[in-house]
Amino acid sequence: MKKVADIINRAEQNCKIRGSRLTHKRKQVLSSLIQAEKALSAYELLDIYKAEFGQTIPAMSMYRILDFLQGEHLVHKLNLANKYIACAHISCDHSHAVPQFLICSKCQKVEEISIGRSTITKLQKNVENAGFRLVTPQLEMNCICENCVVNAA
Amino acid sequence: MKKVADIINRAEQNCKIRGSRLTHKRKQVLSSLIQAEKALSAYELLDIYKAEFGQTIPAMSMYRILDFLQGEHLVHKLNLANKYIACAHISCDHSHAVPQFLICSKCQKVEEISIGRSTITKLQKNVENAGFRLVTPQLEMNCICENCVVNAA
DNA sequence: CAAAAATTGATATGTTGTAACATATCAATT
DNA sequence: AATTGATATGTTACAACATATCAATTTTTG
Repeated sequence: MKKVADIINRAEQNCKIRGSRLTHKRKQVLSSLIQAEKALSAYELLDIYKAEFGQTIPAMSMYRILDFLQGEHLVHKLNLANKYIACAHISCDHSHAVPQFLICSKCQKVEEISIGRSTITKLQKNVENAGFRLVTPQLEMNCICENCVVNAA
Repeated sequence: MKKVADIINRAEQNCKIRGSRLTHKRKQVLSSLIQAEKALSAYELLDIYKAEFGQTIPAMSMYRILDFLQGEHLVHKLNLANKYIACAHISCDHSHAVPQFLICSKCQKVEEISIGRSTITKLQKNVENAGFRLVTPQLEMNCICENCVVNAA
């Protein structure tokens, strides 16, 4: 587990190379998301921002910051949950397979997994047979995590 | 293609057996969804209800009706699109595989497909290895339909 | 019929997200 | 230092989706 500051620094370098800027506010939001270690809504992030950095920023800004971070592949948006989560591979060098997300319906815990190439290929074939094309094979699946299964019983 | 009235009648019988009631308003909404042959948001359904039946009902009622219809497996909710669609197998007798939905990001067209058992099983294995359990293996996938691919070019 | 349960209505509010436009900040020259 | 141009952020207003709460009505059942 790397230190957050290290991850941020590295992300900043990568942004610079791509000609974009990881500004102060963008760093702060990214840092919050990394430390949270779970998915958060834009409005939760606004609350956290205020609590952590003592400043209120407009909702619009948060959405723009999140859009930027997505564009830089530092953050994923979970469309099923309307939440945002730091990329699990944010501090790796190598490129990655398209991520798949498991979202616990009870506690909102999110796990980012990879699914075998062959399974994805099969899925894509099914989709193409129906006359569609996948935009991105990022799947989001409604799940129950082990913890909640146990506690529910 | 069966007549809508027949489908509704049959659905009403099935509800009765299960001890629930397919009331007048519920029938009307279900009928609208069947005839639309596409996914509609709760608020679109409110507009349609007013236009078709000349009565304004509160948003709350529409959501309750949609919850009910989902519970009876007559309607699916598409969480990615915040829309509702009549079950494609609403007038069949036999039980069905869990449906998978392809949603065109451009034109919102929705297709309900089935995916091979083995692919789903693989997916489930992946999920279980990560310590999660699928609530329902209903996948919703962001796609582009053939039509929109052609028109975009 | 009367009590209990289910359904529906009415009002208010919460949550997520975008549009349109104004202002601030930064970095590279002049 | 001043100008300029690009990028980032702020402000206001609003649209779309959804739920909380409580009252009124209808349906079912003892």
